[in-house]
Amino acid sequence: MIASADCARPPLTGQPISEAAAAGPARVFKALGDPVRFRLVSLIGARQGGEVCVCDLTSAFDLTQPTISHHLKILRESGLIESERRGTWVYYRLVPGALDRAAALLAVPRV
Amino acid sequence: MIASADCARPPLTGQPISEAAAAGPARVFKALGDPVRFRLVSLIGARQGGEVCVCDLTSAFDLTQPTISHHLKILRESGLIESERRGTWVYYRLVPGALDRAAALLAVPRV
DNA sequence: CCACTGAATCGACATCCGTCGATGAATCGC
DNA sequence: GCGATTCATCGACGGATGTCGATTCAGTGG
Repeated sequence: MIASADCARPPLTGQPISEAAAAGPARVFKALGDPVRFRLVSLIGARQGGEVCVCDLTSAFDLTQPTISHHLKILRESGLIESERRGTWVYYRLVPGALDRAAALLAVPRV
Repeated sequence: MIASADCARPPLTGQPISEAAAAGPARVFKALGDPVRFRLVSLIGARQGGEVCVCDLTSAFDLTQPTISHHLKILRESGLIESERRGTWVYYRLVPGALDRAAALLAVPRV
């Protein structure tokens, strides 16, 4: 009530977004906000067949296997990718529609 | 060269993304990856007229003015928003097309 | 010229985060 | 059952990050 009263602007249109509603999107974009993780998503998405085994992902970076595993976990917990174990190997793929839903969050309102 | 040879998968299609090319997108998504900053973008984008003065943004959060200013700076440096001073107040608006370009980065290749 | 208001910058601090080496769990082949 | 391989988890460490109070800068109006 201090400053905003003097600014005298029209009220915000629509419902801008609640504090709670921002947590989910922020989590997804935070997951994408690391160069390694963004490249991981790119590598997985670019693979024809849609599946990549961890060993291929690890070899694509100059990082240790635990570090890659850590980033994959964050991406998994954000809902962007999912994994499946087949025999010795674990395969990662994009969750269908997850990236599209994230992109839809960036649609500018009122345009 | 250790593990990837044994995995024997088809090569990645397209150009997945280089290490350098991931830095830019990661910077943008990192900026969006904070609940406060995501709400700031939402608040600015939802405002009809497209401009919001800092005082309104500050009053929308339970945070101090320097903290909001800090987040605005990060969003500005990521290229998502821009500011203009008019008299006593500073107005922020979305950079036209910036959110759309960010959303386009999430398009799944090969689909 | 000076007080006042709005906003950015600075310095400090606690916490989070990315990375590593070491270890553990799951699976396969022999 | 045993060793080898793939991947996840754990513990630790250094650097980045979000937040604050205090200060400084910019612009307005007496």
